[in-house]
Amino acid sequence: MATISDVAALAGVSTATVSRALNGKATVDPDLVTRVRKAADQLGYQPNGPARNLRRQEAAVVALIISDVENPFFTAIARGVEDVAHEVGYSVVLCNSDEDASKENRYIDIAIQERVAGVILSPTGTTSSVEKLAARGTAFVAVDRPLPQQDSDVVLVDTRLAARQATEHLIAQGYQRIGCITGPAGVRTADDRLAGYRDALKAAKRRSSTKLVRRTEYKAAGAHKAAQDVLSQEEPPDALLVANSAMAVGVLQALQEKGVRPGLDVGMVAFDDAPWAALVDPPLSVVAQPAYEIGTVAARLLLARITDGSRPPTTTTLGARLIERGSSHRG
Amino acid sequence: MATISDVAALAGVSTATVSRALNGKATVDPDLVTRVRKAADQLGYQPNGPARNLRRQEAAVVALIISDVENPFFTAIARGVEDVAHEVGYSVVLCNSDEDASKENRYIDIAIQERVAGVILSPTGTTSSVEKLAARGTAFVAVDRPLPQQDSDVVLVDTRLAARQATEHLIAQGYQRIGCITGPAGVRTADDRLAGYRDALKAAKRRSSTKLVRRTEYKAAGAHKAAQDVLSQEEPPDALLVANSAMAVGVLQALQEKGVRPGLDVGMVAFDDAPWAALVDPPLSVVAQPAYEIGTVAARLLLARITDGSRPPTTTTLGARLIERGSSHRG
DNA sequence: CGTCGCTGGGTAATCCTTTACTCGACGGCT
DNA sequence: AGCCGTCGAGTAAAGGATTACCCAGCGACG
Repeated sequence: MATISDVAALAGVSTATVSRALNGKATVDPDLVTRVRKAADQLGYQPNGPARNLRRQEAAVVALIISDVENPFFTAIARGVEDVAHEVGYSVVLCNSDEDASKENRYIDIAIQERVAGVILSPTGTTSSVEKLAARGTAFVAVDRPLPQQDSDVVLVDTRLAARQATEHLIAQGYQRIGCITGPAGVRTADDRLAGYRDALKAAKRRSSTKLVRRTEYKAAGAHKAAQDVLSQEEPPDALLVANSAMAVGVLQALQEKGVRPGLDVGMVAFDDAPWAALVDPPLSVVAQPAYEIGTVAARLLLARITDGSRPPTTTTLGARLIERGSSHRG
Repeated sequence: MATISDVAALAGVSTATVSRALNGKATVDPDLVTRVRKAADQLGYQPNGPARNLRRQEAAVVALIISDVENPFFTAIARGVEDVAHEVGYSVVLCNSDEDASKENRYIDIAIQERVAGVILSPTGTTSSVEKLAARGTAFVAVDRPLPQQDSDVVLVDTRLAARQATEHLIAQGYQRIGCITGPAGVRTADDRLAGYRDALKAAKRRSSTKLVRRTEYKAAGAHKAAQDVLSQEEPPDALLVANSAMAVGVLQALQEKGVRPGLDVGMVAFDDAPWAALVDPPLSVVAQPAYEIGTVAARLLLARITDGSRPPTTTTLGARLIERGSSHRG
């Protein structure tokens, strides 16, 4: 594979000049630049990334560590990050932590080893792995969930408020026994959604019962079981707040199997405005989170931090929007 | 940041020994290994990836270049690739080409520059960028779509046959004017699905009319317009074959807006068994593609090619499965 | 007892770029 | 005319890990 010295030899200049020419430094004679360009093309020269990164002590790459590639919420974030990063010449690599602290940890190690310029991640909760980034001085920003103690840039959604509003909406629609199916304890967004749900019940002077709450993995299968379980009790809920769209799939499936009609028999609001939400019957009421915007904001914060590591940490909280559709309207 | 010589100094050995110890070479005294390990821990030593890759001339990374992170079909592939790659210590980085040849090209350049061990990609069609990989001797395998001339490992789905079977199913159900909404011309899967559709019509001695066919981006928006358009003709189709799940969303939306009931008024089969397919009313008949398996097979082929670059190229064709649900049954 | 072979570990070359430093040449100013 | 400043380009060091090569020491065997 051609190296910079091959190019230098062919163009009849020194490697330093080749480097300067190809990197667009101003101090090179235009004639030489074209000569170097031509030589590089002719040889099919591709700079050696590792060598460059070794010398530069940093790669023009940002790592995005998300907890589930199959979750549209996170892929929308990814798109936001990409769009911003590409504008300024950074590449984005996606890593899938699967909500697993050890995988997250592994990816963080890799990010450090490869000397990426920055990391954006949705932390699984264990603070330890993130501390490494802080210790190395690698720029990072957390999305979707705050970090326990680390003070760094964070981009959040006011999910507690959104959950509260969604629950209040269900109350206003006349549902009496409202249940909640949310993610695992310890996952901040899951906790917050539950808290918002309870806020609403309390404000409405309703007693909240643990019998109406189920916690499970943020996946369809878990939610399916949870819904079956919560609905087959003595006094089942007549409405459900569901914490993400994958779970909504499981819940709707369970309702279908039980022959219970969403909206009429059981009201429902789910988080995340999946593309299919309006297509089910009745259309699903949802809490739409600004996922793409989370990505763009996070990327901009990261870039700012890369250029100035001493910026004071900021917390950005974006709002979510309740979209009322048929599944939360009686009759 | 601690380097290997810091570790060597602290452990009282040479850098060579540290390297050997940390990389698990057999020729190191166990005592020294533990001493080195302890020193490395104490310093929080993380090997410098670029330096290592520079020396090794290769990074233990495989790049996965897909055309749409937001398409569940591709994310399922990603998961398959990851699961296999991780088993043998490779990391996977995801790149989003957006069905755009120039982005694909850019990511391929990056992959070459960073000296990744191999590349898995769903080619956008232009062969040129892939030739670079071949020229460099970087291992790669194509998924979902074959490469025009390059002979390399390929993992495909027999999508033409699947489209034919889906269409035959619609014919058998008594639909008379069957239409097809597929992806852009030139995208192999889109062409194949159309070809399979025509195969079925021809076998049934039906005349196929271009009036019933629409081609557009593989996205909801395009399909939405296409469906509106095809349905508002003089003689609209009474059934549709739709080429992927994002498009299905757009089509269902259009049907809804027109007040046309899927199944009863217009039969429908779509590619990709999205999690929500069974939840719409009526449940959507689909062609389920073995996406996860595509990923695992591709990853295994890639690993084989990384270890032995001279293997003869193979083509693996996986079958798809028609899942009949309500949307393709009259009455 | 001497020598050979083997093993474990150190020395130093190597991977390829970037860039600080240096040097020569040229133009302008006194 | 001589000197200085500037600009462009070359030389060589640095970045950190891996590994080919070499050497010391020890056991075994003749």
